[in-house]
Amino acid sequence: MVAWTIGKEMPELPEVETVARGLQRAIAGRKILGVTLGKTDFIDDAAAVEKELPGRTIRKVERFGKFLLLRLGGENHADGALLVHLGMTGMLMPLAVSEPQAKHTHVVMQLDDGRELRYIDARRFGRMAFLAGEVLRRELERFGADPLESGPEEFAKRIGERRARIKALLLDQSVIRGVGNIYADESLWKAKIHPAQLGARLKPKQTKKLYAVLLEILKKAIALRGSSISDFLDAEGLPGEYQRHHRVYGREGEACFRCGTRIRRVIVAGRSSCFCPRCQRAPRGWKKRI
DNA sequence: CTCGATCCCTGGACGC
DNA sequence: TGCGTCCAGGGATCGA
Repeated sequence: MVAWTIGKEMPELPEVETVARGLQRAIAGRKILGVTLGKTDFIDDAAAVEKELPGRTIRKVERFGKFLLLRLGGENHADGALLVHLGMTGMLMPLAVSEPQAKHTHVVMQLDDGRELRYIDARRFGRMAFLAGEVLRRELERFGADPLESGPEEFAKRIGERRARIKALLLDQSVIRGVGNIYADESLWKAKIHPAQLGARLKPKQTKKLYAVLLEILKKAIALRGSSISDFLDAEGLPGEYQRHHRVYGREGEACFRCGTRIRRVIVAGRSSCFCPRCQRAPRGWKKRI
């Protein structure tokens, strides 16, 4: 079975990139004939989705941060795009009409080749919106730099002037787009920076190192089709492999790969954060939670 | 500006 | 086995 499914792990940049590439191969060029909606509370404007999609062609599938961006065109339409955020459990996959409809299927787009593009999301933490023109442009403008497309200077500028904790900054999509909990923790471990360290307190060398390892980790994760614990399968039906390379994420209580110290988990910026208390020294005055 | 708290939602893990 | 409870996560929002 061909499936674009995210298992237990939330889709972050590498997982969304994997899905986007698979979808680009599978559905680019297809026309959307019709749309059937189920629950719509995760859709910005369900009526717009229902009205605008039919008749449009999926020109290109891109990743934008953690969003999938389906660029839609049509002879009598101004170009627009369907933004899909997979949230935690979202899946977007092209399936044969004959394929039984999975539970929690909320959007079905009929394609011109007899298949359907289905959005399945148990928790509905995802988001979907049809946007076009100036509205689309402004929406995308809200997000920060893509780590893959920017450079160390831009990263340093966006991080270095901020007094928020580095973990919060990495997760803040208006600062850097695409990074989530896994890759934030992994890159902080590799750069030996405590998640509660303030952005502005990082030395230039640390910021440079952090950007370098973040880029390296994201690229490697993309090459390995992302992280999955259970059943993330991509276009070729292969699971992601990057979870085997996790150094701190999900390893609370286990030995640090560098120094053997037990990996700890604390809450930083409201998010569970795994780190090595020896390799990643806490900033002065930092009070642990959990 | 930055913080924590709260809500959204459901499946899975865990305790009894 | 079957309950109940807790937790996970990204993002929006709100008050401090």
